[in-house]
Parts: sequence; structure tokens; C-alpha cells
Amino acid sequence: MTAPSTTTPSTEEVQTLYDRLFTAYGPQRWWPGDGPFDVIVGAILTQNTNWTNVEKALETLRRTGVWSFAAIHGTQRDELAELIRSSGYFNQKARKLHGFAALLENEFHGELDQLLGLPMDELRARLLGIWGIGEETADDIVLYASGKPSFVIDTYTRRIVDRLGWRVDGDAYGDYQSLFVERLRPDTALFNEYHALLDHHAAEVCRPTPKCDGCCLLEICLTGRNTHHESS
DNA sequence: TACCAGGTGACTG
DNA sequence: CAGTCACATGGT
Repeated sequence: MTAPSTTTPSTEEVQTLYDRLFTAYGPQRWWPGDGPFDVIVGAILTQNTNWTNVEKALETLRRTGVWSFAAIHGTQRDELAELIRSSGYFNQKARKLHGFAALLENEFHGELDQLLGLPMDELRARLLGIWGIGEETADDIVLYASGKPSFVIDTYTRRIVDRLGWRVDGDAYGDYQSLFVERLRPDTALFNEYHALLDHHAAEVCRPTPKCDGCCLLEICLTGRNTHHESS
């Protein structure tokens, strides 16, 4: 076999993927965090980094009382970087946290609710204007901190979509995002759960080296079919 | 021991 | 616009 045949998924297939994951894993209780501050800081710190490393950094921030954007705003860059060292890329991430805190302080009087209360597209655009906040982090914040239906795409989501054999119209973030958005009703609870399920599945089963044995997607997956039944 | 983990921005041709 | 690189820690 050479080039696997990819096909554009139907609305039904996008729904079926969700159903299979939900049946296999149940509700995921995401995001791991208590409130908007927790979620936003976590979203920035977890960029290309294992969540356990982020938890250590969050715990350090909490323990040292740097547990508000006002506190972050008032903490020196190198000191802040030291507090979040365990999350990796700590110099860059300190700058990102400062960027968020500065926007909040300077343009929203430090009131998180005011920023998060913006219409979804406006909020997303504001977040993307902050240095170090790209599309995934912006969508994490829009969905999990603001509670608005923006579908999150990450490495895990791309990996699953690619292995299923779904045709994507390009390689950009938005190309993967529209695959879902164009086929689902914009529902915050659904987007929340869908992304959580995809991440759980990719972390536990659809790993870099996939564990296809017993995978709940085997029957609808191009990679799984090729790996297991050579019945093509 | 390399590889991997819930990315992003800068720079190049 | 597509490819490549720096940024950095901790677990397996």
C-alpha cells in the first residue's frame, strides 16, 4: 500500500466519532482547573508541555501567592519565570503571562469578566493579539474559560483526524477546525466534551505509536483497518 | 537514551 | 506561503 485513500467525512461520521468516544470513555470533566484564572494560566503553561509539569508550576504560583493577574502583573519577569520553571519554556511563558496580564490591566481595568464577556469573535481576536497566544491557546480560553463554542484543535486532534483517513482541505489550524465546526451545532458543552474525549483517546490509545488493539474507533479508522485486517 | 508532551513566533528562500 | 528552528522541563 502507498497513498491511503482519504475521504471528506460526512456530518454523520463526525457525530459517530463523538458517539464512539463518549460510549468508550464517558464524560471527561474538563478543563482540569477551578476557574478562569486557573484555566487561562494553565492554557498558556501547557503549550507543548506535559500537564504534570504544568501542575507543578501552578502549585508553585498558588503557594507563593501569585494567584491573580494583578499579582502576575506586579511580579518581575525573571522572578515569574523562576516560579513556572517546571513547565518548560519558562522565559517565553513568563512573557506570555505578562502579556495577558497587561492587556487585562490596561484595557479592561483588571476585570476578567469584562474581557471574557466580549462576543466570541472579538474575544478570540483580542487574545490572538497577545504575544505568545496562538489559535489553540485562544480557543482553549474561549471555550474553557469563557464558555463560548470555539472548537479546539491540537496535536492530538490532528493525529486522530489524519489516522482516521479524513481528508482535510489544507494543513492549517482553521482547516482542521472547519472540519468539525461546519458539521456540528455550535454548542459549548459539546465542543468541550468532544475535545476532551479526543485528547483522552490520543493520550491513551492513539499514541505516537498507536495501540490499535481494542481501540473503539477500529471499524471507522483507516490506520486501524490497514494495521489489523489486511482485508482491503 | 532518545523521545514525547494539550504551541508559538521568528526567520528563510 | 511552506519549511525550519529556538524555546526547556520532567517522565518513561
